[in-house]
Amino acid sequence: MVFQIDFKAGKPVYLQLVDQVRYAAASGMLRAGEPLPAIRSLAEELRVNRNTVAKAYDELESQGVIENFPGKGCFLKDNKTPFTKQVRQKLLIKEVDEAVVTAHHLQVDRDAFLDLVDERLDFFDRKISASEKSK
Amino acid sequence: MVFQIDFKAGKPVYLQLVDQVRYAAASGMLRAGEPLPAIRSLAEELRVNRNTVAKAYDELESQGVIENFPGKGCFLKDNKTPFTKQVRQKLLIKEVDEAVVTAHHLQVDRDAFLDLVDERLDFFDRKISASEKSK
DNA sequence: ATAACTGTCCTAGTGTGCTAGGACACAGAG
DNA sequence: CTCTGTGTCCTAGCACACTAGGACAGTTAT
Repeated sequence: MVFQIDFKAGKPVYLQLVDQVRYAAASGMLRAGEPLPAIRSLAEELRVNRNTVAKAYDELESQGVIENFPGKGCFLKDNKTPFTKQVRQKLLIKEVDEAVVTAHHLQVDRDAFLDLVDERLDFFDRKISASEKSK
Repeated sequence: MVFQIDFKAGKPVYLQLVDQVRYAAASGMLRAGEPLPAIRSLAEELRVNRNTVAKAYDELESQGVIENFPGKGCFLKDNKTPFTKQVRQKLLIKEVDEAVVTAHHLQVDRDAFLDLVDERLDFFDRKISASEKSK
């Protein structure tokens, strides 16, 4: 489990962590039930205050991605979505629309966009398969 | 041209404006060469300081979406992308990946995700067609 | 019981992003 | 030229997000 923080990125450190954990979970590097690095050790490794990591983990818990147990540790949740199908659709539409609007401004046509989406889905599928193999 | 600001949203006002202009441009409500509302009049309409609107327009110009002329006004650009194909791909991948990762955490499978993308592309296409007709 | 872990709460400093008002510079109509 | 419109620069205040250190509470093994 190796995370990389860019202190010159402008983006808050704790949000960089949130993205990377989400990414790791979606690409199979982290599996359901597995423990995340302890807050203090990860903070020391990244040269960051404990509370910065704690804030990231807190945000991830409120997103339903992980579960935190005082005294035990933080673990990736298996059942990741406490939302109804309708709410999930709405959340996804927001992000999909952003990508669609950006594609329009970048003058990427419909077919090229769909190809890219396919490619990225394949990319994540392959990553998951690779992780399964090395189990 | 009607914009809606949510002051309780937490998201900065000027970024809400940026999103809405991008959305309006991508859905055909704004066409290339058309003028945007004047900074002062839009600011008054939205009950916001002029500089807040100015900051939004400034951001949109640096994104290559509009062009601002001191003394004349702000206009939607026609040739919207000063980026190479490679850079455009990279920018798009970032947004597509975010949507893909979110879909994974929301337990939306590949087919449902592709259906949603198709649906949203259709949605924008229909909006553009409707705008063309009312020309 | 003690020690060494775990995550959490409280408080505070510090920077900076956001918003705001005044003054300036350019364009066009009268 | 003048007047009114346009966008822009400068400065400042103000809030809040981000980060940070100390103290606390739960867990587990020795």
